[in-house]
Amino acid sequence: MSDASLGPSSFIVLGFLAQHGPATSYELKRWADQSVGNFWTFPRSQLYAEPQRLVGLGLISESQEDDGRRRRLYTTLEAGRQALQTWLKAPAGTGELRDPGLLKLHFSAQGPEGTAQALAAEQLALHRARLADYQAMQRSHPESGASLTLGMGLRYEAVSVDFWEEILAGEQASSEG
Amino acid sequence: MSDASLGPSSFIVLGFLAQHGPATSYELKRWADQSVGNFWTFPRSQLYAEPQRLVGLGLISESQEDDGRRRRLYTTLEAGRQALQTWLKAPAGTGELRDPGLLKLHFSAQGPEGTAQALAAEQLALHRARLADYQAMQRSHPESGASLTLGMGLRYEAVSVDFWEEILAGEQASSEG
DNA sequence: TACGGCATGTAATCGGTTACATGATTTA
DNA sequence: TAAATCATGTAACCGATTACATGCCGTA
Repeated sequence: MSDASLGPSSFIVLGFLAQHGPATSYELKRWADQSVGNFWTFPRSQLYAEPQRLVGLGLISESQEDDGRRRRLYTTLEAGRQALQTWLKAPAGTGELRDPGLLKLHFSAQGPEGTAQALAAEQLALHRARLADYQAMQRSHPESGASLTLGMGLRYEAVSVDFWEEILAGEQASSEG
Repeated sequence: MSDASLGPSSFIVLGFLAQHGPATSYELKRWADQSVGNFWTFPRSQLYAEPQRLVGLGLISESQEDDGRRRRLYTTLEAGRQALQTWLKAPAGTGELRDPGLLKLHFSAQGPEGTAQALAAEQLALHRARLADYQAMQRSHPESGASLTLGMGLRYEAVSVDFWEEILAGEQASSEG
């Protein structure tokens, strides 16, 4: 079927349910924050809405506690596992940086002199901090299980630091800025 | 005023109008595709809707042709230039990679053996192609005017190629470069 | 004057975000 | 048992995407 009504957040839910077993929205959010959250964020409410949709599509099942918090526990169904497999096999296509900092940089010539440099200073601090975080993560669990995507995060932050340093220094090509 | 109802697409419009002068939605889209489009995409219709909002906010003005295509020409107002300046001065915050390829990679362990490698092969081709594009752009206009953001694009694609090569080879330990 | 491509717009829908609102556990 | 924190959910709104629809213009 390869249902077209499934988006990235659908597969985040399906993926975690397949990986960790039945879970509540709260647990899904916790897992997301600690893993994919480093390169793909969304508000908490998304993980309350999205599972509902998947239940409606028959991909996962829901069971609500009768007592206590009456929270909903979601479980993958066979159709859900199927959908995940299909998605994993399909080409991913390309992403985009979508970085507000780059957007500002592009228009920085519209501002007063030094606009790009001020921006660069801010961005440098942010990227250096994240780089340090990632390096710490890499050190803390250097084993096989470490998230595969960490390698990309490290590279990305490293070149970001390099890039913004260059902007800060004000040396691009030749003359005017 | 620093109106909170302005988003990135608002400033794309304001930025281009400030940079190039009065323009139609069509021209805005052309400029966007050739510059910021490399790291920030959106559908064409956005550049018909967004200027309307800005007119409503009193940041730009609109004038429609009486004959011919009766197209709308947008012009920045002083308030619009103000808003752009305020935005340029403000911190940009952080972006995120938001790459579907990384998302799939994260869940690739849920698929059959070789899932990550197949993904890596696809991503490698895409990133190599883009890298070549950017290198060509850099060569074609090496002068001052070349987009500042191109430098980031080049770095990003280069490390992406490096990263996916590593995944393809199946070696996770990313120490050393 | 017919045709193909360029250009221009609107409408419906929806995923995602913000804001609102409350209940359950734990601990002091 | 009161306070603090953890946890859970809903509703309204809005930016963004998809799909629909049409009109002008150059040119053959």
